[in-house]
Amino acid sequence: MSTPTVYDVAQRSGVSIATVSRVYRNPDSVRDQTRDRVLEAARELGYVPSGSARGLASRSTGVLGLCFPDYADPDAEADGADAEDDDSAVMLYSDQIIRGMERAARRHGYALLIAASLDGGPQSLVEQVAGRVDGFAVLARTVPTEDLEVISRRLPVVMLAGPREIDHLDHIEVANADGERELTRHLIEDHGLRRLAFIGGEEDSPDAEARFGGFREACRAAGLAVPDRPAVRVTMMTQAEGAAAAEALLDREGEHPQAMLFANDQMAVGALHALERRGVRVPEDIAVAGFDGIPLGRIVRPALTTVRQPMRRLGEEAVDLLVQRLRDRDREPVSLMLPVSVARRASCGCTPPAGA
Amino acid sequence: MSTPTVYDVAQRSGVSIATVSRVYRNPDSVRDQTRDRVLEAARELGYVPSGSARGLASRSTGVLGLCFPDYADPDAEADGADAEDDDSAVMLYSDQIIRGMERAARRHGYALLIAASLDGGPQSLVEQVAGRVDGFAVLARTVPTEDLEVISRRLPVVMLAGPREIDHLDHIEVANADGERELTRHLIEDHGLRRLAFIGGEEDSPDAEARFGGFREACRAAGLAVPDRPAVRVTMMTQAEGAAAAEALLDREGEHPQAMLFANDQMAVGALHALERRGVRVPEDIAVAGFDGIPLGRIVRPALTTVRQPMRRLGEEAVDLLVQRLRDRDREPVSLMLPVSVARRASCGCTPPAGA
DNA sequence: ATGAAAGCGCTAACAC
DNA sequence: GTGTTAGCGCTTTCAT
Repeated sequence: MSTPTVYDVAQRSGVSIATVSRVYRNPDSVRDQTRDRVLEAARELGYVPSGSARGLASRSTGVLGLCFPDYADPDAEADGADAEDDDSAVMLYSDQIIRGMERAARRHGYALLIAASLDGGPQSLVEQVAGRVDGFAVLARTVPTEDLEVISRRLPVVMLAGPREIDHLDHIEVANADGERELTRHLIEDHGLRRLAFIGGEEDSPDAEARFGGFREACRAAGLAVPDRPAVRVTMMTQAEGAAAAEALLDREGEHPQAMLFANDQMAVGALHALERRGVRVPEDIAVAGFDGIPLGRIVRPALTTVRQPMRRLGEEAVDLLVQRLRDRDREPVSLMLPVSVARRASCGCTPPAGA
Repeated sequence: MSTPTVYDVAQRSGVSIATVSRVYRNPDSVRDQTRDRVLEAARELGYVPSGSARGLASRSTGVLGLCFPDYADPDAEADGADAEDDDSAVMLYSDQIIRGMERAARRHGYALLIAASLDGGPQSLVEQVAGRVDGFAVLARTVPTEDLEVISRRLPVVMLAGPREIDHLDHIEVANADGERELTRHLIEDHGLRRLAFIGGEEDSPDAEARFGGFREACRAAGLAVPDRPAVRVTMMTQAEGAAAAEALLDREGEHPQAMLFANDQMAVGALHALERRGVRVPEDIAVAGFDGIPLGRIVRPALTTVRQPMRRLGEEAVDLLVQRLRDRDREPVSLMLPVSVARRASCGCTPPAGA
């Protein structure tokens, strides 16, 4: 009584299993009458082709994968709850990348398998995904480089949004330095600010470092002092840490900075809250800027000036790269850099554009 | 030179394939020394276990699935582009359900396979997903009922956010009628409005109908005239249709309604735009309300009063139901109804709560 | 147009 | 603790 197989369908419709298989894979190669008999039998039996068996026999799954870090920001969740809204406002990178990949994958006839990295050994993550897909994308720092090294020998892997850790892999990154440089330039030239503080992440966070690099370039170009390192470094880049960083800067001796540039939006949002609690007005007393362009940044007041990353497009490009490599395993590794754009909103002193 | 298998690893490390298998499935059942040898050989060879083969042999994939409709609202996209923001503000149900399911699935050790219904025959959708997962969730009206009937004989299926089309399946819905009733009551009692117009979808849209039902209940309870059918019916429930519906109501003879209640947020947002173009002030001249609680509703001005659905929780509950049924195939079918809540914002005349 | 047979790479008893 | 041996359900030549 268990799950029917090709054999059951074949027997019931009086054909061979090969014919049953053909009906599903290449319907036109079977006579109409035969096909109808098979389909009818399948229906009666409740037959559904086994993806595993297919995959095994055909050596391809029709599925692409995505591994991403578990970027859940606990603060963001709490915040959402406080503010009476559910988590609808909290959409992270990964969600947008998923959207982009899902769409693109579908266009190419693939389904998408997603898995966030669990703390319990990366082994499991990699196994879950790598073994069941024809190729997959990995968000930076999700899977240990050495594992990728091994896996990428067996199937196409494209690395997303980080430095190119393995040079024979396809790779897509966003213009972190360009974006932060332009944002900083805007603050300096258009708003006339000169005392800027950059709040960064750990030194081994390539994105945060690249952004800091852009910040420095802009300072240098403007003839300002070029700091060797961020005014503050945090580890998780969460809202809580952003708030703490803002307070720490406020408590430092000497003049306050005129602007705080955070390595990501989450921190900037946290800082906005902290500054409000301390009675510091934004942008009148101090300008605040983030990086990423998460939806939450548009909802907070003042709306957050930031650098928008084209995350969804990142997902789409990832799929395209994967599909192309699946077609030609020997082509040269590709490395793309996607452009970003500065979103000038209220937190830097720019008037927000007319309400939608 | 092709993809290494257990045999290759076994040979290279001088053990049997069974031991190789054990190393991956149950490491503790193998002596340390042996395990290290195997792992080393695997590493050298670039071995990755085949999910297909595993699935075939063990009759389970460790993957749960989600089928959802391709709800892309073309207007929403265009709108986003116009407004200079990328699509970050446009997060649909499905995205939130995906989030919820991914999280919950991961907690239970599953990965998530997602696929939006393609126009090209549902057959493909169903095959793609159904054959490769241990169970899956289906958003209402994504897969033909008859297909579900067949498939659900083979693996657990939970139906989401719609009526219970198949009564032996697990099923989760949201309290559409309750929510709309409460929203309507609020408009009538708290704002003193009496001429209300409900803009619905097609009659075969269960959600829209349930909401209309709640609207009617509230009218009845308040002693107002109870309409037989929505003031306007549209087909796709997009922004464009919402705008058109609003204009149509404005152009009708007789008194204008004091409030327009739309069957979903997309339409309400479209209406907001249309009303602004016509110089009709919201909420002074007319109140507007939606249903769903999409992020976009918080961004538009005035912010949209609506009924928030717990979409993410829907995803989580779906996974729980799936996991439970996987454990006990014979348990009674479960049907849950998740509560909703009214979000009182500016478009109905309520002052929005203090900015976050 | 259809059938027969040989795997695909792994897991799961069951022996040892 | 480790090896042997059957399959798991399907695709795919190669015949017919």
